[in-house]
Amino acid sequence: MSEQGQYNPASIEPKWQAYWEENETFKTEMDKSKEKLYVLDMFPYPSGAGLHVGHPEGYTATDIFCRYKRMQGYNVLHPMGWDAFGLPAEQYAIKTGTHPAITTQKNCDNFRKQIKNLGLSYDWSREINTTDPKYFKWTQWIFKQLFNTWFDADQQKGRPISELPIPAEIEAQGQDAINGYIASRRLAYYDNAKVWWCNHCKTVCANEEILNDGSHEKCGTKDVERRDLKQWQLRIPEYGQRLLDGLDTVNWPEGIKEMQRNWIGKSTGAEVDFELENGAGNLRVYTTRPDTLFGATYMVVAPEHEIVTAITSADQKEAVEDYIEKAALKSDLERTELAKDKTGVFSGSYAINPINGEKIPVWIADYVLTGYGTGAIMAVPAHDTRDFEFAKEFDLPVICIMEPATDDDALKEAVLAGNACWTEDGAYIRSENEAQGLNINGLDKKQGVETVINWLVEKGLGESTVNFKLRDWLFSRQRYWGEPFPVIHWEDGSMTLVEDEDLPLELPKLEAYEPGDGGESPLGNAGDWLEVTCPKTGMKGRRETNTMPQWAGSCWYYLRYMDPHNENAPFDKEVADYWMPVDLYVGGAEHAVLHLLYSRFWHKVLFDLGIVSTDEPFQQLFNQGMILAFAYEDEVGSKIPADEVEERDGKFFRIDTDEEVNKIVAKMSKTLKNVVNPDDIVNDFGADSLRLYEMFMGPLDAVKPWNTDGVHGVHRFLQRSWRLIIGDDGELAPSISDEPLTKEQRMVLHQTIKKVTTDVESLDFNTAISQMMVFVNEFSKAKSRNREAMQTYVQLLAPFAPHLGEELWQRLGNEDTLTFIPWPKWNEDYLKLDEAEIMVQVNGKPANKIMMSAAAKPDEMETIALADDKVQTKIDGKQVRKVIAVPGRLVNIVAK
RNA sequence: GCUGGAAUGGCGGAAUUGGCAGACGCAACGGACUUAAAAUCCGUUGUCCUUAUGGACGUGUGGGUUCAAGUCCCACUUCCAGUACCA
Repeated sequence: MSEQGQYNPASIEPKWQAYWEENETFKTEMDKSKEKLYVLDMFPYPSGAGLHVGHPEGYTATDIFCRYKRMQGYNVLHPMGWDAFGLPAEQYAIKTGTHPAITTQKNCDNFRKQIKNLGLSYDWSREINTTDPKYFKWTQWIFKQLFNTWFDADQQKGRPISELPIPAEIEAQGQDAINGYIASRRLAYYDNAKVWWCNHCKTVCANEEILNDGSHEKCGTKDVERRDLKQWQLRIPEYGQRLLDGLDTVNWPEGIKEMQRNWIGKSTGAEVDFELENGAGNLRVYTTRPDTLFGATYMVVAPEHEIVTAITSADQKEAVEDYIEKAALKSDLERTELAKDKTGVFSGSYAINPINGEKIPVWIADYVLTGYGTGAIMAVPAHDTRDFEFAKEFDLPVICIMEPATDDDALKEAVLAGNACWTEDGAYIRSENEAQGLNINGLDKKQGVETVINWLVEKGLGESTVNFKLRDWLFSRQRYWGEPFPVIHWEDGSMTLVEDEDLPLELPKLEAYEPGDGGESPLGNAGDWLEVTCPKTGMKGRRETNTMPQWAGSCWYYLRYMDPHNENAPFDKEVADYWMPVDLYVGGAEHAVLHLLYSRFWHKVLFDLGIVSTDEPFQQLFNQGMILAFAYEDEVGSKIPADEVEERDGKFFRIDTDEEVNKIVAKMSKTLKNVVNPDDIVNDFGADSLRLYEMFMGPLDAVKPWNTDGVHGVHRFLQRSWRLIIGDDGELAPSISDEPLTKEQRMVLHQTIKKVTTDVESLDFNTAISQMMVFVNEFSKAKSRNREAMQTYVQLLAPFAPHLGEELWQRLGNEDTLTFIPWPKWNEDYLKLDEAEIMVQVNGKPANKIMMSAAAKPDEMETIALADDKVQTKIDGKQVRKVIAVPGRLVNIVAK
């Protein structure tokens, strides 16, 4: 076979990549005459390690979808950019003195080059970079909008701070009080916060960045502690209800929605006041079960609760102080690991249960958290597991006030006797106080809650409330490589924002990037930049030294893509109205909660302020599954690096010891030596083969192991596609002709059009590829191949293997790119068979397959089936009871 | 513990939503071409019994509904992901 007749991706791939670039094939402009489609990939953090095979998975999926939609006439927005602020570049700067901007630039260039090698149809003129001052100017601008917005709970809407009504009693206290009040309502605020401090990274971390085992997500060390520091925070819980409601309007995987709902964690209940016996006032608790007030036998406040001093009696003082000290020293690791053993201490005082006037002890225990509800609870051990455990530990009384709705008599008896805990429904007992006009005995849970809340409100003892688990979002970091806050702290204690015309506030050049020990960022050393003097008043001030977290830039990048070069606004409103919302957003599930919740929050604020016109940013979300790799472990379960293992007869052995090891599936990692580099695959097989394999591995959302052998298979398929059309001499194959298709071929062609179309639409790329393989198998054996059918096939293949698609399209005699050639349509009539092979079963077991007219009616089918010899043998001597005939499918004869 | 998802040949996976389980691909085996190898092409390949014809079994386990179940219902097992005293 001659050289020119070969499928040679190494020559055609660069050719077409250059063509697309020169002709700006994928450049997109707003065009109101066309229907828009915005398809977005989660933009990557350009790490020094370069691309791994996980990246192209999602990118290829969206690319196929975009190319398909362009052929259907959509105006497709498909951009790419870099989430380029982040710790690694800064740590590299500390080590080598190289400015993070230089490292970042290098990494972005590398990523861009690698991505371009994959033939992805991005509009590169829209490329953005979160570290570009032209970009973060607007990140800073949005921060200012957050600062200048308050949330109107009645309207459930963010509004300009200038519209905030000041209560009369605040107004009466003067300007300081007014300022304080305003500050307390801004969505962005600067205040003391108990924060996680990582001694290794020398920065604060968000609560979410501390993992269950007490380690810091970013660096993996457990050198983390609580500190009290002035920090920027965002009042995301104000938007809790909106963030919850919005989930019902978007097309997202149910699992992701559920994760967000759990994270937001809405609960409804009541706040109830308990009067303290020692006259120290009221203790307010939050409970979701106000109906169990009759069963409250003690109370608990968190160790950090401000009332602790007031309720501690003289003889308990020492014990209480001792306990609080110990609780404060406990790491979160200990708090969670020791969760099963409840600890606490009696405060020495009592409170009065408002429902029956009974005196109950107040305890201090760390199973009650400061940040949730009111930081204090009424304990109902009979109907709350945690309270029950605590009561057993400290021998507190358990009073059952609900007869469990259960058939388990032993359990019921135990609950009634106070020896077990019941949290489900039932009927109340011992729940009446005639003097106060309250009796819920016999009611069920739902009725009880309602009745008691009404009673509490009527008596002025409490109110119904809603609580969210979602906490304020800690929004500052003690880092250099992040967006600076456009904020100046003045010597008189006031604080102002940098004027819009002075944005962006850029990062100063530094000699050293080491953070200060005292919790200050490297910016604390930037003398000239740091110190400012007000030109009007001469007052001295200091710039904010914290920078924004990495989330900031990724919270709104999808908006900037729409109008990336706008210097007067983050984006033009008209342009945004055209492109918004994002129609399809594809990325890893690791961002299911944080990134997606944070950007939704920002988007809603921008929506409320009239800056964008949709309430939700991402209409459809799709999570690609992680790509894993084979790895090896021995009997004990310890992992063996892949390069120390060899295969013999389908079994695996350690090369040094000859010990047999097991093949397992694991994440790709340097230690396991099982990382697959996409560049190697492109070199060996071409980008089209890499793309095809990534899609052919399995469903897009499934976790699946990489197997380079599989790339061979799809590469062979592309070669077969090539040879379908190109002869050994490099010219069109002689078998290409204008001879009409056989019925069989026509059916396969239209089946393929249909399958590929519907599968791409639903992102089922693996099965679309299977069908194209069926097509190639069918036409490979044909002596004559209809030219038009081949053209159609090339169009179907092109979104998957675009370089090969363009090349074959050209060789079939077309001049322009096939990017905008209308997508083929199938004809349903051609899919119908005249005759179908019908399975005939007797009592559900296969008896024979009979050819009959596909249009045969059930009774005709029955007649044919019963007349068949083989069938007759099976039912011989039996009586036919029933015959089920499904047209085009089967006949089942029930005989006894 | 709770929430969400999954389990099908040696492997990755498919199955018009209840209608021939294993499409398509990998690997393996046999053959053709070749001095040879690679590449390519043709064929076989769920397991078991049988020379063949043919038969039995088979979608994590156990039950159920149905003429018919990978698919629906009940109970369980294992794995993956998220979450963790949220009152």
